[in-house]
Amino acid sequence: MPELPEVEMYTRYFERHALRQTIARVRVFDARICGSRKLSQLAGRSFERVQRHGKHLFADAGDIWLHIHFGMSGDLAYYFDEPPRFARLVFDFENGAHLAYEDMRLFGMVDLTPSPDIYIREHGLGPDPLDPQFNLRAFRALLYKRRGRIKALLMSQEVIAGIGNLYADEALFRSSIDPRRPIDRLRDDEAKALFANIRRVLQETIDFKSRGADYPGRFLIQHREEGERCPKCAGTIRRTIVAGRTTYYCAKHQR
DNA sequence: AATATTGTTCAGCA
DNA sequence: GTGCTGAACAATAT
Repeated sequence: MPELPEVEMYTRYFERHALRQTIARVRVFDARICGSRKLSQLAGRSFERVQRHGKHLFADAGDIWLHIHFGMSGDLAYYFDEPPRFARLVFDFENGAHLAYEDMRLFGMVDLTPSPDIYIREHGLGPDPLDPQFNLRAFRALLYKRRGRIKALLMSQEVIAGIGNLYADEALFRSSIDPRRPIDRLRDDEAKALFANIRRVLQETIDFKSRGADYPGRFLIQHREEGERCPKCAGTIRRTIVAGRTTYYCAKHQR
């Protein structure tokens, strides 16, 4: 599930449930999701705050930070009794509560890092699109630095951190731009609209997810199937492959 | 049974 | 150097 809006949900969930509780023990059920640093050094500490950058979650544990990347199927579960089916790692708190990192497909990664800034720099992550510092000017500057297809740029984490297959399609759908369009063929007004729509799509998704609501019918995500009716212009939804990923778009209004 | 899946990385190639 | 493709990772659902 995890692109930027989903990781934002996990971050809020972590913040609501797992802060300021002393960690008694860290139990690793499957070491394949562990990074190189020993998570056992978290014992006796507590998480004091969490933050997100793109699809990455960071939790402050004193002079070291927990870092989680959720892969394709990562999730968090705070519980008191039974761990979830695909729990790969569990933090036991001294108050009897537990926080599980669950991940069916094992593509995620849990590790420690000295600080979010250092992690972001070392891994060359681009700006977070919801960061107020990320403005139209900054977006335009990124467009000039790259060639290729617009969808590939949106999904590239070194360019912008947090957009994946679904929300790239969604932002391009709303902007009436074909995902295969070469970056240098975007008009100025289209770049401006795309910038605004990236933020709108992500922020709107966070808003309705935080209310427990489902995607509105006007979202492409509700119509990701070959031959579906476009909810915007009554065109036909087509399926293709762009940047190696299954891509849906409206053959009529996305040009 | 075959196919698909919200991510990332890397080899090979143009 | 850049960008694209396909494969690999792994486990499930349809």
